[in-house]
Amino acid sequence: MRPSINTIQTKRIIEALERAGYQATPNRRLVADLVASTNGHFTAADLLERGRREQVKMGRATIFRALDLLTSLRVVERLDLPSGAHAYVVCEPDKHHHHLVCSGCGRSEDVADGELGALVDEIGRRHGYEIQSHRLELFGTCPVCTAASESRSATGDASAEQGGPA
Amino acid sequence: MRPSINTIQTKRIIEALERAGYQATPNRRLVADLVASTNGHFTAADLLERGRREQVKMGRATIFRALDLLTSLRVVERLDLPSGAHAYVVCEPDKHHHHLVCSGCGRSEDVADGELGALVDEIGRRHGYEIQSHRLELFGTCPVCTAASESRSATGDASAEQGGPA
DNA sequence: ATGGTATTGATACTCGGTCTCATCGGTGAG
DNA sequence: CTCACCGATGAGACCGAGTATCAATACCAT
Repeated sequence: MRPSINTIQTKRIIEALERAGYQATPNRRLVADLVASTNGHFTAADLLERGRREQVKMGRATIFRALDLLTSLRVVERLDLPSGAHAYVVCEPDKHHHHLVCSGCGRSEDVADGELGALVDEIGRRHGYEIQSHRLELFGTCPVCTAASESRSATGDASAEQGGPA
Repeated sequence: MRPSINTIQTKRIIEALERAGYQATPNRRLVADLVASTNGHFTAADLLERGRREQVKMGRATIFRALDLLTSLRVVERLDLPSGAHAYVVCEPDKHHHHLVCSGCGRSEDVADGELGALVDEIGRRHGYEIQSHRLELFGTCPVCTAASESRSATGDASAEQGGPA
């Protein structure tokens, strides 16, 4: 009934939860688990469905609440796909960063801010704005998907890619 | 019944429409007008309401269709506010650019890509991704709002700002 | 005038997300 | 141990943005 894969990632999330003074309830543990075992972006609906598949049924609201919580702890972040759809991704809570998202499999990687900060400052200065926040989103094809699509186009195979959001 | 402020901006939009082979129908002209006379970001619902205020009532779907059209012509772009809400902004259709949005009044300015392109390439290279697209969104306070908020905090006045989305 | 295509409006629907509210459960005080 | 309390939960209503469907209409060319 309760999966608890308990990867390091899951633990990290649960600890973050407790550190912030929230109860690590079974539901939240499950969400942490699901979220941690996802290597790409996901939606609330994904989690809900995966939860049900694990024989646990949570209210929709609970998922959203958990996700809000994790978002506020910066353990997950919301991003806006090129299609305009929203999705969530797990990420490192500490340093300011951006996301590089594979449009093939949905995998997402944190990208350090790097020189972007300076660039942003420069833009703000040039326009006379006081910049409060910025967001950079990068979309492309990850190495695995690139390789897959190359070998596929060579062999005619049409499956594979990466594990994908799972 | 039909406002037709017909600024240069409005004309530009209508021409873009015709150039692309679409009819410049009254509805579309109105949308162009509304969009052009907005100096910040707006939503479909905003346009609808403003249209009605001008005594013209269009179907909701028509607005969305017009907006889709303008988006495909790159005359407007959709952006994602920090709140997660979607909004549209007018912009220059030609060069690749990003948006700098005032969180006070909603005004938005196009920002040239500048050195960002190189930075993006570098990130792609570093992660082994083939970058297909990127999006940078900057949020801050525009000079007018900054000034307004400064004088306000000095005088205790609480109105003003910029024209705001209108 | 006539047919065909583009446009439109109404309406139903989907989807992500929020709100409300009654219930449930763990924890701490007594 | 019991009780009260408060946080967490689920169900379901609700909401706003956007899409889909479909019939009615406007426009254009012939």
